[in-house]
Parts: sequence; C-alpha cells; structure tokens
Amino acid sequence: MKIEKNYNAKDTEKKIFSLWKKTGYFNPDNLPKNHKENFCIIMPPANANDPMHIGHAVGATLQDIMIRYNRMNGKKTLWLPGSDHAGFETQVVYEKKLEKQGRSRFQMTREQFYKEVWDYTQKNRKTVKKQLESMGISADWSRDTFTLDPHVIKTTYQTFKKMADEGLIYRGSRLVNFCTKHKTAFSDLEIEKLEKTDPLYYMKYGPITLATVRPETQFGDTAIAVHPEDKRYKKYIGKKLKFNTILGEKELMIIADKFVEPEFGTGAVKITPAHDFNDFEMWERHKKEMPEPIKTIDEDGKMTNVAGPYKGMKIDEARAKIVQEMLNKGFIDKIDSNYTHSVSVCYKCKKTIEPLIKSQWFIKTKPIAKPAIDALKNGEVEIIPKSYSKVYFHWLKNIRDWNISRQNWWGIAIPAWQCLDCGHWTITTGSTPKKCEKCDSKNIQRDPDVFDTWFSSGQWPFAVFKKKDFKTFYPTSVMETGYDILFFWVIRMMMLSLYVTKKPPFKKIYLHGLVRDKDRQKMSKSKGNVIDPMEITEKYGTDALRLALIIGNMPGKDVVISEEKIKGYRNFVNKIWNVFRFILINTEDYKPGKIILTKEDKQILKNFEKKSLSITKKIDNFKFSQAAEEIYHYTWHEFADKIIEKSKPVLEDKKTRKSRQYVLIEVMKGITILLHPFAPFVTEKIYQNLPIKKKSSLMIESWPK
RNA sequence: GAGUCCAUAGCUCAGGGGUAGAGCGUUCGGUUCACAUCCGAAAGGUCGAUGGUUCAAAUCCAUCUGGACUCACCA
Repeated sequence: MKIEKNYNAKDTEKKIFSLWKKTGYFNPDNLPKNHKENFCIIMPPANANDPMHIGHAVGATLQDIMIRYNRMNGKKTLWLPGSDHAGFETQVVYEKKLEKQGRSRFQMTREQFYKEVWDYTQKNRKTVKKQLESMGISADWSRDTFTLDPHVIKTTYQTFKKMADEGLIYRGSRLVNFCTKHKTAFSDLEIEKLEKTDPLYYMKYGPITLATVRPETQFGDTAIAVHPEDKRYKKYIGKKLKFNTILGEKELMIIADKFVEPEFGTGAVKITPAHDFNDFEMWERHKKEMPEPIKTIDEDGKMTNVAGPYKGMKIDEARAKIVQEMLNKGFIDKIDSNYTHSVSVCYKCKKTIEPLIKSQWFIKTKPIAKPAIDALKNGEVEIIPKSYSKVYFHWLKNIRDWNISRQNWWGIAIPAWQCLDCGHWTITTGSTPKKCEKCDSKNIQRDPDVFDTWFSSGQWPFAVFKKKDFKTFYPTSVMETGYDILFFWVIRMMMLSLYVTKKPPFKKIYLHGLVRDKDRQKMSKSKGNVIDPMEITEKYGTDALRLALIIGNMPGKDVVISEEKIKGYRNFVNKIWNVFRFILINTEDYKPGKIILTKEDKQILKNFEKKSLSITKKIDNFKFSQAAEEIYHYTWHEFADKIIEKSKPVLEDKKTRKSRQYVLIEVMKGITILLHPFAPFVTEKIYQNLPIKKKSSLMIESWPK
C-alpha cells in the first residue's frame, strides 16, 4: 500500500464510511452475538427546518463517542436518529420563506400550507441526514423516525386521552401568553422578559389615585385593589366607588388583597383580569366581589368595542390618545417617566406578549412533576453535571399548569371535538367521533388547534419505539442534549415518560453547553460568526472537527471553537498518520509468531496498559474532554516523541528489532482503539492497514479491560 | 427580587489540603531522519479580594468584588 505523507481526510472518510455501512453494525440487530447488554441513546431529533449547524455537531459527536465506546465494550448498542417537525419553529421559518416570495399562509388553505411544509421538512431531513453521516456518526438510520410518523402521533393521542380521562388535562378559559403577530398562545417557557422603561401614569379614579403603565386597559377594570391594612384606603374596602372616566361614569368595587404593596405607586391597583396575570389571579381569589373579566384587547392587538371611540385602534395608538384625553380632562395626576419594569415578549419576534383569556387545553403539572422530582432525588436518574440538579428541582417545584394548545397549522392536530349543542368535548385517540359522547348530537366541531410541539416531543423516549424495540431498549441509557432545553424538553420527557411508562426514560442526562466563538460570543447567522461544520470537515477533516469540539468541552459549560483550534487537531490527526507511517515502513519484514519481549518493551506495554485504564476510567465518568486530551498527549508526546524516537536504534539491532516491532504495532493498535470514539475515521483507516489480526471494523474491536 | 455557575499562564480550560498543569499563542534554535500539518529549548501565574478552619489552603468555610446564565405575579 502506498501511504501519503499527509493524511488525506476527504478521500479516506468517504471510503471508511461506506465500509462501516457495509458492516451493518450501526444496527444493533447486526452486531455479533456476543453483544448482549443493551445500550441506547435516542438522538435529540433535529429540527427539520434547517440544515445542520455546529451545535448539532457537538451533540452528535458526544453521542457518537458514547455509542462507539459502548459498542466496543460489547454492548448491543442502538443510536436512534430522528427529526422533529418542530411545530411553531418550522411554521415561523416557512412563513418567512413565504413572505420573501410575497406569499402568506392566510392566502392558502390549511391543507395546502401543511403539504408545502411537509415537503419542505422532508427535503431538510435528507440534507441533515447526509450532514450527520459526514460527521461520522454511527446511528441506525433504518430506525430513523419523524415526530409526525403515524406511531408517534398515535402515542401522543393515547397519552392525551389517558390524561384527559384521568383528570390531568382540562379545558380552561384562562389567561394565556398570546403573540399578536404569530396569532398563537404560548406556554410560560416560550416567552422572554425584557427590561423596559415606560411612563407610569397616576390616574385619578375619583378619590383614589393609582399607578399604571397600561391606561388603555381601564375599560376592562373590574375592581380596585388595596392592601387590607392600608390606613389610607381602609374606609373604602368592600364599598363600591363611583367616579368619572373619559368614557363617562364608572363604578368599581374596592377589594382588599395582600398582594398589593402599599409602598408601590399609591398603594392602589386597578384590576384588569382579562389582560394581566396578577389581576386574573386576583379575580380568581375575589370572584364573589367582582364581575366577569372584560376583554379590552383582541387577538390582533386592537381595542375591542368596550373602548368606545378607541375601538379598532392598536394598543400604542390607543394609549397615546387615551392619555391625551385624560390629561385634557384632568384625570392624570402625574407621570413618572423613569419607571423600568420587565415586559414579556414573544421569544421569536420580541413583540410584547398580550395576556388574553382563551379557551385552551391545560395540563395539571403538579401531579406529574412529583415523580420527576423523586426520580432524580432517589438517584434513578442522574444529571451531568450535578449542579443542574438544583435548577431541575427548583423549576419543578415552582411549575405551573401547562398550556398545550397552539393556534398553528403545522403540528399534531388535537383530537378533541366540541358539541355545538351541549358544549361537551369528546376526546378520542385520533379517530373522528360520529357524535357527541354526552348528548349524542351529531353537531360537533373539531378543535382547530395543534399541540405544543413539546407535548409530543416530551413523549419521544417511548413514542419513538416500535413495540419490540421498546421492550429491548426502554428505558434508554443516556440523554445527551444542550442545557438550554432542560426545561423545554428534558424535564417534560421525565414527567410524561414517568406518567405513561412508570419508568424514567433514561438513566443519565448529559448536558452540553453552547458553542461560542473565540471572543466568547454566541454563534449566530446575524453576527456572521458561525462556523459551518460542513465547510470545516471539507477543509480539515471530520476527525479534527470532532476533537476540537470535544477537547475543552466540559458538561454544562459553553465551549469555545475557533478555526485555529480545529487546525491544531488537524495537525494531531496528521501526526498519528505519520506515526502509523513510520511503523508501517519499519515493519515491512515483520512476521507474527513467537516473540520474546525485551525488558524495555514489556515496560512500554505495561505503561500503555496503565494509560488505557486511566483513559477508560475518564470515559466511564463522562470526562470526554480529559480522556481525549490524555490520548492526545500520550500519542504525541510519549509514543511519538519518546518511544518512537528511541526505537530508531532499537530497530537497527537485529536482537531487539522484532520485539520492538511487535510493541510498536500493539501500542499503535491500542491507540486506534482508544481514540476511535473520538476520531473514528483515521483510526479505522490505520487499523485496517496494520499488520495485525483484525475484525471487519474497528467499531467492534474490543475495548481493553 | 431569588437562584445557579464561574474567577488558575497572553487565550481556552483541567486540577484540587502538602515543589503550580495541558493545549493554543509567544521567543530562540533546528529540514539528508515518519511528520515543517515537524523537532528541540525557553519565557510566562503571590490560582479575583479579605477573613476563618488547619501543622499546612490555589484547593475547605464565610464575606466581598467582578462576570455569565436561569427563574420571578410588584401594578
């Protein structure tokens, strides 16, 4: 074989990957019979709305390391890939595309839109699959699953029905976070808080003055609240107060609630249950004393007809006009223009979230949160790094009910039909009911909403499996994902999996960090600092990229990647290549057979054994960065710099030549094994060309014990 | 407002009760050698501050400072 001076990653990788594919070992069913104990990782399904980015590459590499390591340890190893329809996310991406073409989903039928997005996601899935393969990942694509595959949807429906039957899901007209641009409600997780400075208006409601940033919601006021002990207002509590407003005379009940802070503003608050979360809760506490909430703002972010002359105006416009009118009429006492507070905004478009009362499906989360707390507490599940356990507990202990209705088109349609005669909701596991299950009326209508994507992806660890695999591989071994979706996804998987299967979906949760550039900036297209993994593999090779992504990457911490770093590991890969080349050139006459090892050679092997034990221990403890670093250091600065340098005269001597040849080959082989999970391509290539007894692939070579 | 994490060499980070570590970078010297995607050598840190525990603290504890992040119902 002719070996080039410099390692050619591009050519090698193609050939090696097709060799792997030919072995079929990505599929656990094809592994040799001695692979018994199961090991399974479910790949977090990549959003099917965009090609792969560097973040995917980090996760994929970490998972591939665990997969390859466990496969080499004789486990029946499954890495199950998938892709996510990513409901709202994808809808937003696709709507942007439509916008560029001068189109809009509102000019299309729902079916048309769905079909177009479907085709778009299927195309993306293929691209991402190809890209992941070029990262050298050893996932079993024969089990590739889409979050909209029939068996996944079926499971989602079964869970929804089960939860509804067991009283864990309710239909409620409650205040929800609503984005007037995207025209959908969100859960508490999908909103962001932004610090804003807004004028704080001191409005005169007859004898009481109160402070508000939203004077335009005054038409929806249904009470005024004060602290029960506030001397200034005690005399009004429980009484109705009549006063003038810009729309004429109005009457409000003065209620007492400890929520009101006497020190803030004037110590009196206007209560607008239809447009403020606190006020809504206040109404829930004081239902007897207060009328029904009054809707002042609609789904388009415009004033409703209770706003009289302001009806149809956008909020900002109405506010300005209302303030002007109040000033004219002397209803404003003063304006504090330096008031800063945090405002909820849509995490996508950053527009202010309007709290609106909407009829939606909610999950009672407290009962399903408890088992998730217990599972971590009693050690059934472990989070790496441990520090995230605290965050996990804190979030679950303060969890609120989860709104799972989304007013989107792209997603899993909710299997609920409302009777137009009696109002009853009939829930099925997917099939369309013929009539209302309560009053037998045929006059029923399907809920137009879809599920929050996280409701179905929260079921992914069990929904993804077909029956036989579920039995074999559930619960899975490790969930490896970014810390940024701990609440969105990981905790939901814990809750829903425990609820449905009674078992935690995985034993370990490994959280990796975000990828940042050399100035510690988040990578984003708009900043122009993204590193495209595909460009990098093309230029420096996949192994170099993988090493750069892993070394210096600690669980739960962000990882800094730069082209220089990748270049450094490209050099390392080339170094190994040349170590191999040296050995090959110097073992052309080598014939296996009886060998008497020199004392020195025995020592080299012994030292290497120690090294490999230490590296194994690090991998077992999920210290991938340190493990890789240790192999790097041994290979370069011990094996190449010292052992090989000293071998030159040893190889010259007939008496010691064969012993040293044997040792060099053995250690080289050992290095390819230890390094294979991290840099699979170059190690396989070397393994295939070493003068040793070998298996069909390094993938199933046994890990040193 | 609450919580979590972090602070060690120019940079990115390991380590962790008992002579301060790696990679990259820098400086100097080296190509007939497997590799210039290389080799050899060197410089560079009172381990954020203060106090405490200890025979001994960069390491454990407390407080502080600075930074990152997360959660949160002050109109």
